Amino acid sequence: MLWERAREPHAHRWSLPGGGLGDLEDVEASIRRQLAEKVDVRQLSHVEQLAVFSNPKRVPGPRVVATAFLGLVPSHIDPVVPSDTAWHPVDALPATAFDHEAICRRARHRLASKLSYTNLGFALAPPEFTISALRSLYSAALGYKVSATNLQRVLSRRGLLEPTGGTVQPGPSGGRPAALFRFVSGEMRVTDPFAVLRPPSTRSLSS
Amino acid sequence: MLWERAREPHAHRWSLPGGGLGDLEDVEASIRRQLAEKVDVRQLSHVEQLAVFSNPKRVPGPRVVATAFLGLVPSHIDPVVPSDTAWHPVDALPATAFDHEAICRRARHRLASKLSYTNLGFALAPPEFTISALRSLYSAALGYKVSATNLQRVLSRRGLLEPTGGTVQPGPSGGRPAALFRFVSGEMRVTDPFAVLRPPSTRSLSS
DNA sequence: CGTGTTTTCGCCCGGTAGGCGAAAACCTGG
DNA sequence: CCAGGTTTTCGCCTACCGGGCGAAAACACG
Repeated sequence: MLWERAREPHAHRWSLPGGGLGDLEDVEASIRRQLAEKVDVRQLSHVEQLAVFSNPKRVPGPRVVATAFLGLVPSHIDPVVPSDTAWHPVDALPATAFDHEAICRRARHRLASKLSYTNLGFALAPPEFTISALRSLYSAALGYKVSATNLQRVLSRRGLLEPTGGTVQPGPSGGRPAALFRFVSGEMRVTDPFAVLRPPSTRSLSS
Repeated sequence: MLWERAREPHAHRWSLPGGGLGDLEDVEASIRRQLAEKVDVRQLSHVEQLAVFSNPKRVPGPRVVATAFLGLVPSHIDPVVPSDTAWHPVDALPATAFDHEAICRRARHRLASKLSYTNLGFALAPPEFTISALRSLYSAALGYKVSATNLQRVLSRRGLLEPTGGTVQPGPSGGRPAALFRFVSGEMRVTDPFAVLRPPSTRSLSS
């Protein structure tokens, strides 16, 4: 989500929401406040630090050090944003201000990585969803097609997904009704131990 | 590596090296300068951002925002450090100043994670080493014993390790002479794709 | 009721971590 | 010079996981 700058520098270029750090808040409280005040986004399902961008010439004039964040909003939430603000696909960004394109790329990469070895999908998906809907979310976030078969199996085997029991009526073209699923946990946790050598007793849990 | 604070606040407690950001440098250049100037550590094999610590009350007095780094020095390098500075095992830290213990814990966790899914071991090991020496490094960094057998196999299969051809004379208690190995690459790269669903064509390389 | 469509399930394959024990290569003492 | 002890290295086996593929399930439509 970017907003179009009205003033110089970099007028008419698109910029990430953000702002100065208040005296009584830490950086995470600050970015939550900025998003709430400036673009009325409050329903963040996940917020995490990305990196500090501190090149002395990243913005004209006096030095500005930025702490960049990755913030996610579930797909069923569509916040009303101001008129100078709009959502853009990360694969087709408009002309951005400052180093904000690099920040977006970093965020995209972080998201893709964490989707793979954590349960972060919960932060993108609605409370209930079909596997094909989840497949669309994952494909969009990762940038390549994923197999619905494997998505179902891998996430289930890791204990992240559970069926709600409900189903969804098929569309006008027919087809078997899709089962509804939910994420077991609403907090991020690492699922793939990806450890060279695990602590002796630890075993990864199967479904 | 910590230095003992001489002055208030938190006199006689142990503190991470660091300092203010100069007008013409970014945060990484700054931490490299601080380490070189203050404790004469210049041979850093790896440096990466950890996180921003910005709690308004993390230090007494005016607000200080810190960008914490993880910096590694190979085991065969033993920089001479000032008299008020000393190395401490992360498992047995002395009384630390401010939030520096939390920073150390974060760094330890980051190191353990990256040792598992990247080739970051190259940043801890000397140019040549035996498997048992590498095992000691990994065990110390991870905090638990690892099997020399699997360490050899896993790192070799991932294409990270290669034999130099040389061997080391066994100690006075005998034993087969240990073969020497080196890391193939001296730059950090992710080895475990740990992707839920890989891009259709990508395959991980075997040895 | 048959055909087409979409989803779901089962089977099989290859690759990887990991355990375990045997073999290799050396030292020391008799 | 040989026997026993020590350390390292290698090979075999198992379990598990990602992944491909095709069959089966469940529905809409004519």
